[in-house]
Amino acid sequence: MLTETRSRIIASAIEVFNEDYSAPLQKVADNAHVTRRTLHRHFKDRNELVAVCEREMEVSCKKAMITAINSSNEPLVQLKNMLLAGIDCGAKYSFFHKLHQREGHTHTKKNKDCADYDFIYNSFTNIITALQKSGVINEKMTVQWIQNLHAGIINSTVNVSDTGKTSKSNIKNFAWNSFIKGIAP
Amino acid sequence: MLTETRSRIIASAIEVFNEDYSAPLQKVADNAHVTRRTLHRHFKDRNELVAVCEREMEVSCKKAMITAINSSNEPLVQLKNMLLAGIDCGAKYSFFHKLHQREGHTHTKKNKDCADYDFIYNSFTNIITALQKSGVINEKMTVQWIQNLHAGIINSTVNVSDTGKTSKSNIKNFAWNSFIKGIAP
DNA sequence: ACTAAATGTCTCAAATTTGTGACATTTTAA
DNA sequence: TTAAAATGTCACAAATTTGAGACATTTAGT
Repeated sequence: MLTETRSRIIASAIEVFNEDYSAPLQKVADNAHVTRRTLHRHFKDRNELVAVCEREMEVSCKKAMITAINSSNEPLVQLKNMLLAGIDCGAKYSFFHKLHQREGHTHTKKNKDCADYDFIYNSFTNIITALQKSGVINEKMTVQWIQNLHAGIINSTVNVSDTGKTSKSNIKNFAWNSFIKGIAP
Repeated sequence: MLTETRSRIIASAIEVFNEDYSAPLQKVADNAHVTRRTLHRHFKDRNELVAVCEREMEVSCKKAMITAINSSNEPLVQLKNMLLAGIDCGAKYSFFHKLHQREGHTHTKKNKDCADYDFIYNSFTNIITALQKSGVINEKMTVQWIQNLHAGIINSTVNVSDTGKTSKSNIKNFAWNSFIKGIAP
């Protein structure tokens, strides 16, 4: 079966489930411009689709974030690239973040996905701490708040993009500006 | 029937529907610590519950926002109070904002709710424009971005509050700091 | 143009969600 | 304490969603 259709369905499902986790599959199918029958040919059932979406998010967000972390030794550059990577991932990143924050989601180190998420989170924490020490970031703000702001700003860019009234590169500029100035001392 | 139960169900529904619009009513009932049977005694059907939630959001968010707007003639004070009011409304405000942004939601001036939302939005725009002219806010940023950032930061506070690791007043400080510095020139 | 792969259409049974009746239990207020 | 109000429990039909079979139509590659 066509990989293109498959990935279109996955992208559609991530978009839809991101803001309506229990949405009927018809909605996902419509959004992907396929019939529900085609959707079911690609994915055995709802659970499989959800699982594949989660995998896709894990893999691609993780990859983007780790690339960003490895892009430099400069914490400020790393932080900026993590934000831009999140924006590029779009709804995928919003969902990814939500998923690991959800209550009921038991974070275990045995779960490889959680371990990877923790690695990213810890890297983020180290970057923030380093920048706080060097006086680039407000020391009074908690890492928790900064991480939520980070995810919140990425989410805002997803919403602005949906309306399509502002260009992608403008959005990225605004986002980075608002973020870094928003956490400055 | 007890008003207390009724409003608990409404609050629960707003919370649940905010992040999962198609969630089964069982989930709402559980969240409100009542049986589904009780939920149905208070609300004829799903549509009625959703409608009541929307009304509740409209009324209470609108009230809070208009109070904030009228709290001062100083644009900066107005802006701050609008943010704090949004934070106090919590999930209610997130949902309220989403609702009026949704594609498919036809914004007509005939619909009183939309007219009121437009009034709030226009006031927000005027405040931003005034602050841009007086050099308090970055003139390059679009009102659309600033409005999304505003909603995004409010949403971040909802997520942080859920974890309960940071105090409410700290959250408000962080939020206002991040917001106003994030849009500074 | 032809063939195979992919998707669409229509249909239907199974599973889930929804809404309600009947009656038991708990809560509230006099 | 007692009667009424509110909620819980169980059971059940209606509505919706889900998943899959059978066959028609479209699309892609040769």
